[in-house]
Amino acid sequence: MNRQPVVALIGATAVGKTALSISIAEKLKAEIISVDSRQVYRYMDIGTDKISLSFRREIPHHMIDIADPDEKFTVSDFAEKTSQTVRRIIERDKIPLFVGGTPFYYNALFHASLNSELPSDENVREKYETLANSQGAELLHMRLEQVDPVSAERLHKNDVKRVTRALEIFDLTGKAASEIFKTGEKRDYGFDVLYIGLSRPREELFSRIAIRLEEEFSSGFPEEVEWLLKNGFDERFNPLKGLGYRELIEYHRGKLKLNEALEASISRTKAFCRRQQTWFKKFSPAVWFDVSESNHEAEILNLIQRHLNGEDVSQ
RNA sequence: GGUGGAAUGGCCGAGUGGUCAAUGGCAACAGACUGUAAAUCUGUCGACGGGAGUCUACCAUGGUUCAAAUCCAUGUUCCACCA
Repeated sequence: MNRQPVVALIGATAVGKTALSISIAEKLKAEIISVDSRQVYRYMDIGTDKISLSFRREIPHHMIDIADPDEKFTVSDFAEKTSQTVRRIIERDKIPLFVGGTPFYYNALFHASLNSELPSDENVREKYETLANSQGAELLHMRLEQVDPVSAERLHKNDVKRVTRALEIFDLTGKAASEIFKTGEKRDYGFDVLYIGLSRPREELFSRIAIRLEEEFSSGFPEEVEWLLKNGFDERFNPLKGLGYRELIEYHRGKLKLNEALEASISRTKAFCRRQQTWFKKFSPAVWFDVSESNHEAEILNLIQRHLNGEDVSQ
């Protein structure tokens, strides 16, 4: 099978992906695919650091503003929709440029990590989460041990979400999730990705995170969350549990002062930044550039061209 | 000047004779990740050592005791109240 070469610009939050992506996309005449689990939602603009509309008129951006915050939108949706979008871009003789910081989504898109057939059912899920709440996480884990000991072994008993999901899969299919993972068919979208990683010393990353959040907090982020709440988009919906959103909801509910919400948001974003880096370490092939001194644009453009021409550039 | 209270590991903070290298939280660091992923979860966290363990630690000094972060004395600093 002939794999389609594509390029993804990765890196931790606030490293400077967006700025560079615009410049590169202009020179390459590329269209940008946002790989960002929160930018897919409408009305969540400031807190997700979404690119401005004026830029979006210059360069087409995909996978932004495609769902409402109370809508279910999953990795699977992302991967399916993105792969179709990319096919269309390529048919138009344009170049897709992946840009974003959601490692899990890259994993689904480029590493054939998802199984083809995996059902899900809100009701079953809710049933188990309720059970965990009333009877404790341990009980849930013990149940899993009975139907799917391999998954139970792998999953920590406190990880209620994953234990729930494993039980959900068993209920819906009658088969152990671990078994399906092992033997089932994977979704391979046929891409041959080259990751271009942008990095900075962590200290610098952390201070950029703080600066960015301070700016967002003083330029409309609290009001954005107020608007969302007023329109019924609250913490019941997962997107609103995101960085800054969760904290600003607590601010609007009077549980946190504004500066406390800011501090908490900064802390949680730093933790997220570390998690992203843990994922990215395993992404390959990848070429990393420290962009704290220079943005390495010329080198990056060159690498991209070569990879798209089918050369092996992963050194 | 008087009276009362407090000083604990990077920070906050529990501990009031042995089971204490010291609960917990934060920060920091490492990690897991199959349709919620900016979600969810785990581990490490005084120093040296692979480990058994050894050493240094709860403001300072001295003391009581088989044994002190915990008791006593003195000193230092801080807080509160009264002058």
